[in-house]
Amino acid sequence: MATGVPEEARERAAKLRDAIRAYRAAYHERDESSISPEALDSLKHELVLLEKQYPSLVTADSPTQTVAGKPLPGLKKVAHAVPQWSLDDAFDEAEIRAFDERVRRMLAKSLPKNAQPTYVCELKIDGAHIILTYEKGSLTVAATRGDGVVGEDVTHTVSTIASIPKELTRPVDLIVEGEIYMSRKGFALLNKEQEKAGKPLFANPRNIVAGSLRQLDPAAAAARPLGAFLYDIEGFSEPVPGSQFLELAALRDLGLPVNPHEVRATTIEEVIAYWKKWQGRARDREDYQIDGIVVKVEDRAQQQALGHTGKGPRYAIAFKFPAEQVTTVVEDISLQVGRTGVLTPVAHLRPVAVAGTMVARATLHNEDFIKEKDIRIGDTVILQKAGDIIPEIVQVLPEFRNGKEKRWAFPKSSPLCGGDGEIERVPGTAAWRCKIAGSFDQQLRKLAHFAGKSALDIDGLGAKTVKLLMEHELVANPDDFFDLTKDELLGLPGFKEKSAQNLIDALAARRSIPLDRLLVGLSIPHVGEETARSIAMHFGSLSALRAAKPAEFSAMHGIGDVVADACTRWFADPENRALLERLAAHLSVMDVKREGGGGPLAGVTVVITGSFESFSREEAEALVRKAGGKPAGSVSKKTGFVLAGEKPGSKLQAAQELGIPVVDEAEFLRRVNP
DNA sequence: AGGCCTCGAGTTCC
DNA sequence: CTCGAGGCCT
Repeated sequence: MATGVPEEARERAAKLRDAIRAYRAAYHERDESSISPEALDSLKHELVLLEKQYPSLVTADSPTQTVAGKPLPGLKKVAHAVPQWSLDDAFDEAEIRAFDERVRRMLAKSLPKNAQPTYVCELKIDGAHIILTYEKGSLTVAATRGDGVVGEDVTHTVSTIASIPKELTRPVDLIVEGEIYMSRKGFALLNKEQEKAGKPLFANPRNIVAGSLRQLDPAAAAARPLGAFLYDIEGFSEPVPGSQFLELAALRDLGLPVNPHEVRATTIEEVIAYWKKWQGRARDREDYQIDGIVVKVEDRAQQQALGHTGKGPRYAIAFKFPAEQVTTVVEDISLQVGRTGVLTPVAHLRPVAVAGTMVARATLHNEDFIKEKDIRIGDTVILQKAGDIIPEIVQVLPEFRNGKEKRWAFPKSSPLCGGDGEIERVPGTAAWRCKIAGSFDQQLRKLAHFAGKSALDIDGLGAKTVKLLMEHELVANPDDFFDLTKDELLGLPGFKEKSAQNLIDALAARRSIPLDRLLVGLSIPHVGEETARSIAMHFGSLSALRAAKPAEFSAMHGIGDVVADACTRWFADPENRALLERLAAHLSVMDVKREGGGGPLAGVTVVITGSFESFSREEAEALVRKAGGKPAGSVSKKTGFVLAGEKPGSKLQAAQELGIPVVDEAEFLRRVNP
């Protein structure tokens, strides 16, 4: 038994080994998987790091030491002429630099005269691995990787793939390795058909590819839109080219499909630049999925000098793109209070990189969410970013539990609520909130909202600064911001001449404010940007609003009993009336014109997704409004058109499904300014 | 009453 | 961005 290894690490490594093995078996042997390949990668990565920290934990049968997969029954077995390796993975810049250093160190030792490596970077296509054998120029066998020694014969299905030639341009013997993929268009089409037929949707193209190849009926596979890229010669009746670059050229020359995007890199910085480039826009333009790049030492003599480990070559590595799904551990659960006093549970996570940023917290929404997913403190969970921004816990992996996990129950009271911390359920909802309003934390949220983007939008006045101001008792209510003096600010830690002046200037710049923005800032329940705008337009001025009778709210279009009641109560409260009076003394509230009508986009609803060259998303919304149109948050049958920029989100897909016209930046500007 | 559609609220990181 | 709930239309 290993010594000096904490019991916890040993136990965790064992759990990781078991789980990875089970997921791999499900995926490779039964074409099914309960977790995504990315989440599985994340578990593997954790095990690699653990084994690196405690080398004595490494076992011969660890998934880090073996190649995934075992041949299936039902298909003919093929013994590979050349054993199939699998590549090591790098997940970030530090790991790829470590690879480069290792290569340079080993080359300096073994090939001192030829020690400077150049690299060939290729795209790593997300599909199914394939090995093709040609004899005298004719395709004779196509095999899956299997366990690396024995694969399955899938010649009958691979022969139906149009881009794979049955005959090469020359009658040579060749064993070549590559990847079969399903085009993204083909995948979307296939899922559309599944949907029409009322069948469950496929999660990702990769699973279908593996399944299609293993179909016993070639016709079923032929119906699937599959493509292929080949990249590695394993056996050749002619001299094998002396470098990876020339090898790709030779494959093209033989009439095989080769991905066109390889480049040569002389430094690791160029490799990283290529990796970054393909993570961005370039990736979305190709009709196949790319999950990283493959980096190979170019020169064959250098490759041979570097050799292989038991698992794979030392001269090549897969440099994966930042995962959009990863696994991590819930270390704690705490509560947060919002500006309305609603209490939200938040998971504190072991920090982990998702889609390029480190994430340490994720919302758990409410009590029911935690119960439904059965999330416990100490649980291993799958995490992803919804819409590429907000982290969410997708799934708990209960097989990682060791009995020390703690169930979490909603507390009976919370110090965040101030006073005796009493809390209550909001009737008819899943939310809990503070019984008494106005605790320090709630007021902090309210004030931050007042200063925030959708309300007064005061530059440099975020939650952190608001907290500081409250702690020093300079600010308790929204109007107090406007009484701040430069001297007061200079007395605070972190404030210098320049920053103090900036805040004073930013406040001055917002003393003149449109009525609707002020309304948003007041935190009236159910009154957000849209409702504030229609209230502002209906009443026209602050004085008209302060004189409003209760019936006037409920008579407005778009305002029902609940919202009207909330407004009436707010404006009847003497404290709120006093606040309005003080604000009115500090601010010049701009009246808002009633509906103008007209404009080139009159009556058109526009949904915006992605980013643009010549304007921001907010500016686009303003342009729509100026043209008489209405910017909306989600696509529906009533949407006039969708304005899509670079990196569009799920709204673009929604538009395509509903047959809503999609418009680009140039066309949008033409429509706004005809 | 049921089924959209739209809006509000909370959300993370740099 | 997503979820849930309010409001309106049928």
